[in-house]
Amino acid sequence: MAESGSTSAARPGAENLLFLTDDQLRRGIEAMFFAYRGFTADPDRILLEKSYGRAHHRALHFIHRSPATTVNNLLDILGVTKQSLNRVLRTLIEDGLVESKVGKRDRRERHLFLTDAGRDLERVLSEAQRKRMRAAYREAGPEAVAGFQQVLQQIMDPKLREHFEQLKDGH
Amino acid sequence: MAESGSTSAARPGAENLLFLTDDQLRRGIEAMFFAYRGFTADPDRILLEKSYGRAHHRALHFIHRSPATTVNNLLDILGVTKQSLNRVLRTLIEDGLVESKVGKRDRRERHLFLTDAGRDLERVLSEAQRKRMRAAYREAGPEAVAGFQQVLQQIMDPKLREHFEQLKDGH
DNA sequence: TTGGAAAGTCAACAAGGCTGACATAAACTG
DNA sequence: CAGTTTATGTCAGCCTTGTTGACTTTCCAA
Repeated sequence: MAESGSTSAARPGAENLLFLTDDQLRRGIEAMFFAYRGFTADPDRILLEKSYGRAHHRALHFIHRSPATTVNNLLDILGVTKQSLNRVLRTLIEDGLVESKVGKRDRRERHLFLTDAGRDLERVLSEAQRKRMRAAYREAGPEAVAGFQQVLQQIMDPKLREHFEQLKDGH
Repeated sequence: MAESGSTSAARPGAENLLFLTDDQLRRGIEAMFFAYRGFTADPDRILLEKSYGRAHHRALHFIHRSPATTVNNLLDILGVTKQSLNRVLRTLIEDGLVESKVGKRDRRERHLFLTDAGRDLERVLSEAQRKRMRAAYREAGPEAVAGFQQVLQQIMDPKLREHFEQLKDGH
């Protein structure tokens, strides 16, 4: 009777709803704010040296994840305008980090790839970011990490959650 | 024997280190990226209507949390330059959302407060953000939420973690 | 009384968002 | 085949929010 068919482990019975107080929610909000700063801090430092920004990092990351992705697909994932993305892609292509190839089936499309140099930079950036995440995961332990992932997925917009799910398993 | 005195539940024995693979870390990184977009989406929409930005939201939030905070303290928490913060504070003061009072003990300091109008806007913004977090928490359940908080705390820079801890309990 | 901290201001600049308009090539459709 | 839609790129201009550097005012404390 108290069981309302929730998708996950949530049981909104009368027992234990203290984790839904405004105070708990505020802590979560502040934790997201402070943690995101840490999350981007290490790559940001490296990017600064190379005169790139966070936008370049995001492009490199998702091209690395989904080689041969199209510009439109990247626009969808990143949620910016094509003008914004184009500015970033242009510099990455000029600097020889990204390659753009005309589509075979549909020659209007451009498929994006990392060059060797692009892969090198992507590796440095993502390793810096992974290092912090690895330390955090190790400290918190596997069960905390599972909860971390669950909550983050629920915070996402449904449309972005789809992109996330697609990236989840291999590619 | 496998117990190495870690501060938390992590037991880096041979059993179960699969949560530390690069692939798991990548998923965490992408989850942070997508979730942060959702996290800011609702307040951003409201701010757009009022011609404010995220920087205004952050200032309102932390002045609300710590009434009578000084500009310097706020700079420390927000991690921006005083010129950047000053621009935001000036518009908030001009618009009658924030009040700045000269310090009594140290008259160089300015103590910041929300006006009634400031509190109103802060409430609208934070309630929009809490709504999404509440739904996410409810879906994920209390244990997931605990893990979520643990991992986020570990991702923070130590200095920011101190600020976070101070805000944790009342104020 | 003097040094330095706290705060504010001005100017200039950059990254990275945005809109709108327009161009081109390719693909699709009737 | 003509017309429309799609994918991409580009130009121009604007906004927010970050930055640095220089300078002033206030005023506490040694």
